[in-house]
Amino acid sequence: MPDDPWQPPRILLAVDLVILTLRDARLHVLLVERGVDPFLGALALPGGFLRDEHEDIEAAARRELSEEAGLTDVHLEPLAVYGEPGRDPRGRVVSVAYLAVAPRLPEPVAGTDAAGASWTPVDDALAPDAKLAFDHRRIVIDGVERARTKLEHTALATAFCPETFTISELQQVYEAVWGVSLDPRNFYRKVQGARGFIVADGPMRKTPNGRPARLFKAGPVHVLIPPMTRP
Amino acid sequence: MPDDPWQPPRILLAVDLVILTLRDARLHVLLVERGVDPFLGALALPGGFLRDEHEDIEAAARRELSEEAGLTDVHLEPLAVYGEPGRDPRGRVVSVAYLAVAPRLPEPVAGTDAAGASWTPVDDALAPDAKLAFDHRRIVIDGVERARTKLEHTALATAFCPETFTISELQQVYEAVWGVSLDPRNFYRKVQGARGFIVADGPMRKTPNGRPARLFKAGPVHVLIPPMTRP
DNA sequence: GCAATAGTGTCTATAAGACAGTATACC
DNA sequence: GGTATACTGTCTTATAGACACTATTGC
Repeated sequence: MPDDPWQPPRILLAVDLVILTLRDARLHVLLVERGVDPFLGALALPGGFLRDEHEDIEAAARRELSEEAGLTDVHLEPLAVYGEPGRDPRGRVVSVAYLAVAPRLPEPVAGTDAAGASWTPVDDALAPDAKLAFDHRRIVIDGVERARTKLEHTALATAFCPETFTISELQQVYEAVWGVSLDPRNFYRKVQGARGFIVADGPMRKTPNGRPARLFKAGPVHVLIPPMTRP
Repeated sequence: MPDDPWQPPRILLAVDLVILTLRDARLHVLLVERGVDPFLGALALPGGFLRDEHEDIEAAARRELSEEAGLTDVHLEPLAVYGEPGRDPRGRVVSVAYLAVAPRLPEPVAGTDAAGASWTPVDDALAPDAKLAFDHRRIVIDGVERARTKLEHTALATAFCPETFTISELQQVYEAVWGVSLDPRNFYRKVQGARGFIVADGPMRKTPNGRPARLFKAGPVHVLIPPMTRP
C-alpha cells in the first residue's frame, strides 16, 4: 500500500512596483492608499497577485502599472524577491518587486483602479514616522538604492526625462536621485565623454532667464563607458 | 446571490543554486544528474521545492546546499527569479535562484541526496552543445556574470579561498572568474590599496620553487574602496 | 650560478575635481 | 548695463597600466 506521498506547497505570488519619477527636482515614489484589509488605509506600493496561473510575472507588473497608475511604456526591470514567511498576514505570499522609472507626468495619476494613487517624495515615504504596509519600506529602500547604482553605469537617467532634454535637466536627475549637488561644468564634460549616452536633437530650448540650451535625446548605448562616478 | 469570487492562483516555488568554486585555476559550477522526469539524465543545478508553506526561501536554499552538495557555511546570496510560464513542463513553477561561492573542496562532493553531483568547468557547462535542464543555462550565465561584477566592488573573491591564502592565490581567483590574466605587480598594489580587503595572517607559505609568500586572511570590509577594476 | 616566484619602485597616460573665463539670453 | 544660465578651457591631483628592479627560495 502506498504511503501518503509528499507534495510541495502551493503559495501565492504577487508583484510590487517601485515607480520613481522626478517632481520639482525631488525624487518621488508612487504610493496607493489601501482600500482593503490588511493595512486598510495605510500607504503601499502598487501591486497585486498574478491574475491566473498562466500570466507572465513581468506582464502582471505591466498590468498593475497600467491599472493602478495609468502608465505604459516606462522603463521596467526586476528588482528582487521578498518571500519571508509572515510578511503578509493573509498567508504565504511571495512578491516579485519591479523597479519602474517614468518621466514627469501631469499631476494626480489617471489611475483607474487606485483612486488614491499619489506621488510621494521618497524622503517622506522613508521618514522614521512614515508607515508603509507590509515590508514595502524595505522594498522602497532597495529600489532607490538600485536606481542610484544604475545611474552610475547605465543610461537609466534618460528614463526620468522626456524625449528631449537639456544637459542641466539630466544633471537634476543625478542630483535628485543621488541627493548631492554636482558641478555643472564637470558634469557637461563627463556626460559628453560617455560615448553614445546622449545625442544632439533639435536646436535649442528657451529658458526663463538665460542663454537657451541645446536639446538632446537618449543615445543608443545603455552601458556607460566611462561610468558616471558618484561623489 | 454572490457570484463566484475571483481567487488568486497558487503556484509552486522552487530554489536553484549556482554554486561556484575554483579547481585547477578554472571556474567550476556544481551540477547534478537528474534522476527523475522531466529531463531525466540531463544535467541541472542543485535545487528543489519549498519543503512546506512555512519554510523561509533562503533556508530552503541552505537545506538543498547541504542535502545535494554537502556544503555548509558558504557565501550565499539571492541571484534572481525565474518564473516564465512554460519553463517547467510540470506546471507553473517559479524559481528563486541563489549564488553560492565555496572554497576548493576534496573531490567528488560528499552529497547525500545527489550521488551524481559533480564539479563542471563553467566553459563546458555553457558550451554550445551542452544541454542543461530547464532554463538553467540562463541561470548559470546570470550567476557567473553576477560573480564577475561582485568581484569588482566587494570582497567576494575571498569566499573562493581557504581561510588563509597568498596574494597570488587571490589573483588566480580574479583571473579565473574574469577569464583574463593580470599583472601580478599591479595586482599587489591594488589589492593592498583596498582598505580592509585582506589582512596579514601568519608568516609565510612555502612554494614548490621560489620565494615563500606572505599569508593573508579576509579582512573586515565587504565593499572595496577603491574597487578592483576589470580590464 | 640559474630558474622561479615574491614583492617594490618608477614612469606615463588618463581621468576627476576645482574653478577661471566666455557666450547668449532676458530685464 | 546687470543677472542668470549655458558652455569651454585649464590647472592640479589621483589613479591605472606598463615595466625595471630587487629579494628569497630550490636546484
